[in-house]
Amino acid sequence: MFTTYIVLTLMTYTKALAFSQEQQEVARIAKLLSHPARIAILEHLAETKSCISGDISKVLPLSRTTVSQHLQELKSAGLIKGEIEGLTVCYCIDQEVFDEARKVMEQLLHRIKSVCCSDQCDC
Amino acid sequence: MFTTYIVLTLMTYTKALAFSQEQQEVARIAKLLSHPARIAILEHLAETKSCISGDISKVLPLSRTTVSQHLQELKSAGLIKGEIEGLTVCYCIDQEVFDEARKVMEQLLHRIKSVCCSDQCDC
DNA sequence: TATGTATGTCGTAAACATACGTCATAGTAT
DNA sequence: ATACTATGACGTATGTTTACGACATACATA
Repeated sequence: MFTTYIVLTLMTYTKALAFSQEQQEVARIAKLLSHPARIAILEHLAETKSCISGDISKVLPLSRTTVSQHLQELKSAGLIKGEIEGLTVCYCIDQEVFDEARKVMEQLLHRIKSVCCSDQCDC
Repeated sequence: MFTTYIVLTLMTYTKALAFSQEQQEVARIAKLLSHPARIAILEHLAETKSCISGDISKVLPLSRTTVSQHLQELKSAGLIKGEIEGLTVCYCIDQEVFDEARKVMEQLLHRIKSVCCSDQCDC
């Protein structure tokens, strides 16, 4: 009875666990890229070709707090690294992790190829 | 005063508009792929190599209502097409739209390449 | 030591996403 | 016509994300 209640409570928003590891992995990566701010942060880190030791929020239309939050998401996912350098924090892309994420993403994108409705309907 | 209130109200969750068109486009595509159910749906549509005329929820660990909702998201984004075929609806991938989305996604993924911290820090 | 500057942390409000039950609709078949 | 079946539409509860202000912390420098 108690167990059933817990299961039912957890069911909302946790059905993701019922899908394959790979599907979850792709979804996780896609989620990281699903906000323009995080795209902008990654692009900025790539463009500067060096660590960002300064306030990235100055080049983004967001408050420092919000940017920090997005950075934290990217960092906890491993996509970027951040090292404290005196007064500032040096953020940069973890190319190894990012390349692996790209590989997973591209594999999926190329798997989605279908010959549709060859005989059943008109779409 | 009234205008200011509206602007302030709209500011939450609409900062996305302040980013570039391309950043928004990538984020939009990524968001579609950010849930395992939608990945699973796309993979299933690709695997069957034909229209799905039946209840996709039967091969997914989700209720019919929820699956229908995910299908609607993919459809309104144009990634899949759905034609009513009598009693059932024939869903299939719009390969042209999907290929374009893949292109946009891959372009971004390959743009994120940085030589990090060559001289500034140790990450 | 005090002061300034840069960053992280916490709390919170509002918007959005997920999941599902229930009802309505529309075609199929008896 | 009536019952059956498959789907869409609507409403709703719960969880998550986004955005930011306010406070705490930590280092550099005067």
